[in-house]
Amino acid sequence: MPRVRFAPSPTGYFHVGSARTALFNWLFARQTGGTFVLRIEDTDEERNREDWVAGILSAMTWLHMDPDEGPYRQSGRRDEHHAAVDSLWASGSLYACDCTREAVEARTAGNATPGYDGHCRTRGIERGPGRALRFAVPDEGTVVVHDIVRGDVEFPLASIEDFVVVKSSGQPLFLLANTVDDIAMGITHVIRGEDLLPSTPKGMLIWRALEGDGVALPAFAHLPMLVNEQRKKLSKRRDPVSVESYREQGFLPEAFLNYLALLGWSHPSGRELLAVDELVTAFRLEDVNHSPAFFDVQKLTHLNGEYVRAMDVDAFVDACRPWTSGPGAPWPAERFDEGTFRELAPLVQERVDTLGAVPDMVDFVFLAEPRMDEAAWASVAADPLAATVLDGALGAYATCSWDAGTLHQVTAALAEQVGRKLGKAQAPVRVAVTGRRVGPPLFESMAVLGRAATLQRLQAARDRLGAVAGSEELPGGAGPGVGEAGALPGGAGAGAAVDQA
RNA sequence: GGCCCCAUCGUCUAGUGGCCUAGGACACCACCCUCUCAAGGUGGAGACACGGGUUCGAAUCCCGUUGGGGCUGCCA
Repeated sequence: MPRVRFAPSPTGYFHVGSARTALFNWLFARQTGGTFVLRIEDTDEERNREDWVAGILSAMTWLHMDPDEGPYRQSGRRDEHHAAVDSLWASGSLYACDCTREAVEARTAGNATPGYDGHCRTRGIERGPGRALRFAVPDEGTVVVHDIVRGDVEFPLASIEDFVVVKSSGQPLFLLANTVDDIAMGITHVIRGEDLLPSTPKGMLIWRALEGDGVALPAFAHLPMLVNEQRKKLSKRRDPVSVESYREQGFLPEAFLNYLALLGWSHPSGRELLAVDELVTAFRLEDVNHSPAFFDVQKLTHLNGEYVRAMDVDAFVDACRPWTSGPGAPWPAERFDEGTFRELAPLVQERVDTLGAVPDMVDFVFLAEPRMDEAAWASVAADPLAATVLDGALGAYATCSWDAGTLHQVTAALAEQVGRKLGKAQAPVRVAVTGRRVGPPLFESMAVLGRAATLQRLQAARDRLGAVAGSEELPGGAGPGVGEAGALPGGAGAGAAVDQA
């Protein structure tokens, strides 16, 4: 049975590239009936923090990629690492080195092949405090990495320097710990990022030195990098790479996983909307692409929208809780009512791509006053028929029965009166009631909001409009010509006065 | 500089010598639908980096060039 491992180094957040690597390991394990091992590579003390490890675990759980074994801590396996070092020392694979960085640089300055020059290889100095241990790499020959994704990759040994395996402080380094642990854990397939390809021959050298030349090495599969728009490896500095941040924006784990699977791989059918079990069934390491893939948030967002729209209403309402009921909600908790939200939910679901966009769609219901978008208001203030429409709505809505269908009819009649198509006629009402130019269908929105609040908001908007339009409009009636003439010159000054009131 | 990897529309990709006047998806544009916005529908623009081979035939195979990337740490 295959045994794969995902071996992240704790760096304070869960990188999307790591998530993709984890996913491909996980898919391979699930499909082959193998074991998915999680190993935390924290040999460097500075990377050994509990909360960072907890972050990785939590992100993996969110993505439904729970490990079958682990997490193991590399830091907890020091004894094994030191034992391996002793064994390598005993077999003559290692030598001690007391060169300073400066000395090496001075000696190798003009060399064609940079890196350590093997100065201490034949000096025969003993291991001890202050001395690093280097691996004696043969000068001639070739190491060939059998890579499932790329085929055979050859590395001339002459291009590989005598790399350090144990620091002068006595601490074993990544390459050694990583290899020793892979051996100990019986790893059969090493699936990781392409950035590790150049160090693979070094690991193979250690593996053979430890286990013997005849031993079977694991199969390797180096996955293409995830890059940004500049085609550079995704970096914490300039790119949004934290899985947690996508979770907070309201991406769904299933959608995120689906998108990640499409980076460097595709389903034979050509379909892109794929359930996890379809991924597990169809995934093949052999089919993984060779070239880097751009992490396209727009496409992720679209795919997420597909998942959001496909949810049943109850699941959607549930999933929205962190944004509607949590401390992050833009309204006071006591004003929120899930039953009310549920009425609007199907309409909202169709209009958002991420859950984080939900509050803006419904905040007009749960806020005492709608959050007025000033650009939207400006368009109402500039509309010569706005006052007429608002007055008409105020009159008609006061007595009609209160349901979306009736509101629709009544408003359509009003539109006909003012000589406009419904789409344009309803604009002032929408802005007055919801504070925005866009949102869920207006009549359903008002039906949910209720008559009292709707009328109150219409009146407030009408009052504000009256102040903006100035007194000229009132004696002259609501004729379009007069309103248009009055609105522009009176606008700025009167508007400022209202703001202070 | 050295070693290694990569190269199809802006992006993710299909394509494994003839089915390709290169297919799909995201994004973009137009139109339709429509109470706004979405969603949906229809249509459009848009790519085999370049040069040599091999072959009856090349996006597909080989070589070179160019371009991009990774690694080059007593980090992982």
